[in-house]
Amino acid sequence: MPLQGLNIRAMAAATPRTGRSQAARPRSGAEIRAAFLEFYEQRGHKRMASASLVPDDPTVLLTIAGMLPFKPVFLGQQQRPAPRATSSQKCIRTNDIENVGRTARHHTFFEMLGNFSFGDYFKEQAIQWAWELSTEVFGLSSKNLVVSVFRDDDEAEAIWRELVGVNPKRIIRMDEADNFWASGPTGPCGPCSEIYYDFRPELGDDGIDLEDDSRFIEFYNLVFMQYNRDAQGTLTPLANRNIDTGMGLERMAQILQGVPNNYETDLIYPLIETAAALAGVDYRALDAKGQTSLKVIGDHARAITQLIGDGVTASNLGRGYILRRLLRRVVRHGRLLGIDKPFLSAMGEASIALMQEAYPQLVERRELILAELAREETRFLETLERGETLLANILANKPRLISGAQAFELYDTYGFPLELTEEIAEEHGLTVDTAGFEAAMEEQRQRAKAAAVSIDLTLQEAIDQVAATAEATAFKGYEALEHPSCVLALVVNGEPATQASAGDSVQLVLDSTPFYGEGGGQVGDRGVLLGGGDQTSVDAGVIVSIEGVSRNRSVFVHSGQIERGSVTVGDLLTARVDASCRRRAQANHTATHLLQAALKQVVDPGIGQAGSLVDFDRLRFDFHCSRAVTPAELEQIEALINGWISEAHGLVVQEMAIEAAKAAGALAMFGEKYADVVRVVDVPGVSMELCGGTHVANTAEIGVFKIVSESGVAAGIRRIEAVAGPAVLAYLKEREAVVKPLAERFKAQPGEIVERVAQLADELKATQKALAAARSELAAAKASALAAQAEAVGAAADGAPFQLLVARLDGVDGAGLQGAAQGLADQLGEGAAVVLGGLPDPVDLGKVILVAAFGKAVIAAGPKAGAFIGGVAKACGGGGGGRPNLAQAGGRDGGALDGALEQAREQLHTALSGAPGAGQG
RNA sequence: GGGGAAUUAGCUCAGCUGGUAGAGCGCUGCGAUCGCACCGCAGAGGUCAGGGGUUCGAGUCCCCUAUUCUCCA
Repeated sequence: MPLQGLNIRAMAAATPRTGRSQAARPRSGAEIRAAFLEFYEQRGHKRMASASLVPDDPTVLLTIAGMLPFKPVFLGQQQRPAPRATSSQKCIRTNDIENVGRTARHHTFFEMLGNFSFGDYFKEQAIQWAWELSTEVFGLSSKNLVVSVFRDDDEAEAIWRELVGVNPKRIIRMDEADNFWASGPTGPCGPCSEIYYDFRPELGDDGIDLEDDSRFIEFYNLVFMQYNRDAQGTLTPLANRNIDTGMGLERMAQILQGVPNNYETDLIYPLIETAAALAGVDYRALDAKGQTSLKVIGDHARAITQLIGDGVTASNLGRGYILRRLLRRVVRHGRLLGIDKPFLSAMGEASIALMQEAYPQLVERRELILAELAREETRFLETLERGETLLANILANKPRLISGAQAFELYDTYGFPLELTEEIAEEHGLTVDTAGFEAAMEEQRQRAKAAAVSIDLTLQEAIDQVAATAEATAFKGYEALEHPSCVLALVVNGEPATQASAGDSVQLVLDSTPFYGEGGGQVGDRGVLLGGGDQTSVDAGVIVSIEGVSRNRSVFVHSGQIERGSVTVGDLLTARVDASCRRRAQANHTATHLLQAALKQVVDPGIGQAGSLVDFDRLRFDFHCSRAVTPAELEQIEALINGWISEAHGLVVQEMAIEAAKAAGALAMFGEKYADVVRVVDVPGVSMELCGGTHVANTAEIGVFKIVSESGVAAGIRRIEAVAGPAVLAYLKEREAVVKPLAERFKAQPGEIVERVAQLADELKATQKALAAARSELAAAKASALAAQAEAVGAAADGAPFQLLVARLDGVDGAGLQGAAQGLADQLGEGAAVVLGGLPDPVDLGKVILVAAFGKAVIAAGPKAGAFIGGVAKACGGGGGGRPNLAQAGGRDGGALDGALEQAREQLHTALSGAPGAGQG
């Protein structure tokens, strides 16, 4: 049952701040979002859907700002989608994670409302609309608003003052740190202007301090991108000036709903209620610490649900690690609140329910999200349990305090949170050396940082630079395998260059290319570039072998080596793809499509792709499936695919609008981003997928398809590896190379090998056992015969004589000899001093084994087996040791054995006759 | 990308500074019982992840590989 107490609707309705005509004002999060987008849509902006939290840009882990999806547009690397755009973009930031729940408005997951101008309208228009939206649509009173402008931006100030009519005292100038935006050390940048909400306008207009976040909250940031900064730091005006703005949805919700912090808005509060109900607590009745925990859970629950929804899975690196950390924080705070059973699925369900209207794909991925949450939670509980055991071990030693090193080891190696260590230590009346912990943590940070610098960035950097400036490469490889191409840029050994000569390892950018660039799971083509004189034959003056082609943004990078001649930027070369490699890749790629279709047909229509690799000699297909595919199903799949192959379906490949493709039923990958016009690969009646890869013209070209293995790769994800086309032959050859020699070796038909090997293994095991038994029996027999040779020497403390036995016993291994010695010693009683030596191996006459077994009385009298046998072994060119009662040694000088044994006998004889106990009794 | 750990019986794990691989649970058989659960006794079950090295001798020390966990970036 949901908690009583806060009722958002009631609270918001009771809020008088925004004044007039409450009825029409947006209030709920959804209304605010809709109002913002509508406002700008009405003003000519193209409404853009929120991009994935996983960005295209490989240099950032997550979408951290509303403008990130438009960064390539601002940087001039991509065509603008429209002159103006508006979006509500989901974002994740974790740099201030410790503040979440403690302050009023720190989030990991948040939504950024934005309006963007790409070389279209600028400062004046942006400012006016921002003001109009804030006051007219959201109904904020100008008395409650304060704006900031950049220190030097007189233009902006003039607009605010004169065009908008803001009280000059409520226009505050700020420095670079707050009001100047740049995406990096170089590139487009410009001043900002922000709008703040003033919760206490009655304090007046004098001495306004916008840093005071108990009074002010910044809710709208306008960036005026008007300069380009070069490497020297010089600013030059941009020809096309841009506008980039952001309004925090949660912040506006807080203002309009009149709640004291973002967490109590309708965007998050229902999750707090869910968590409170699970913990059986009342949010309003809790102390600050408890409320913080609920806020953290509410905030993080949204973040982890959305992250998994965008295809992130928990792992120990990159964004997967961010997910894991967030998720574990939720569990920890849940425990702090007293939730002692798994509850993440419940939080996930509540998060999906809360956000499904704005993000319908959460519903599509519901099962996956819940499964991932449950899986990770279980894993974390295991981690905690292990950590608790380890900590209990530490505490069992009754230490005075838990050292920083111990706490750090628990954390670093076993993932056990410091807070929990502290908590448990406290229960035992101990403290934790947190300073030592921090020191160890800092050391670890420095180590990681130092290592990060040493990465060789140069190669990648050079290519990045080249790719950023080069025109998109025209791909001709669908139609042709050979094409004349002009060299646009060169990188030699990681350095940009204008020329490269024989022997150089190079990366080339061409204006157009028939080479497929690695992407969509398919490997890049191999082949050659020919130039100079006769460009049609391998006798060409210039030969560059291409070993791989990758894509950097829309530029294809050909990597290879110059075999002959030299290449200069501007050269016209003939690019020729290795047709045989390409054919193999094509066969594997089309086969991958057939495999997916077959899986859907045989196993589950709901199967979705989770990853794919198309290489020249194999293919790998990962897919979402909760159970293993049975051998019978695999056979069925193979048969189905080989049937489609023999039916010789002609492929139909065409480009069409994305909507048309989806309407036609083409399979698109979840979370994948597609352009407006997509390529559809259709095997009529069998499979239809959006795909940019290269394919056979007819399924018959594939020839044959064979599954090599089926395995699990992660919970809920299975992997099938297979081969198709010419690669099958290579696979068969490989197998034959194993089977043939085996068949010959075992003189068996290939079909009989398995049984034969199993039989041999059983026989071998039985033989080994029998041999070991026989050996120990033999050793025992030989040993008991030796018992009679024992020599009574001196007298022990109890008056009985010591029983000295030094003998040679060959052909017995170490364990046997030890067993024999122990047996003899037991037989001879507490006064037994048994030393056995022998050559275990009739072939290797150098190897010596020595064993000593001493009874209690002997040890009491002085001689210890370990030290004694070591001395004896020295005479045989070896060493040894062991416990006082039983020891083993070895040596390499078999010839010296008899002498050594004789010496040992004498030494023991002397030691035992003169033993302290000898005279007594 | 850089650290720290783990991998031993079907499962959960002990195994100290190198010296004959163990426990609990599970399994099999026997006993006890009218029968079951419980109990008692006995037994089977191991390439100590794989490969190299050091050593007379490696589960144990060193290096490499694989897989998994974990922290930092």
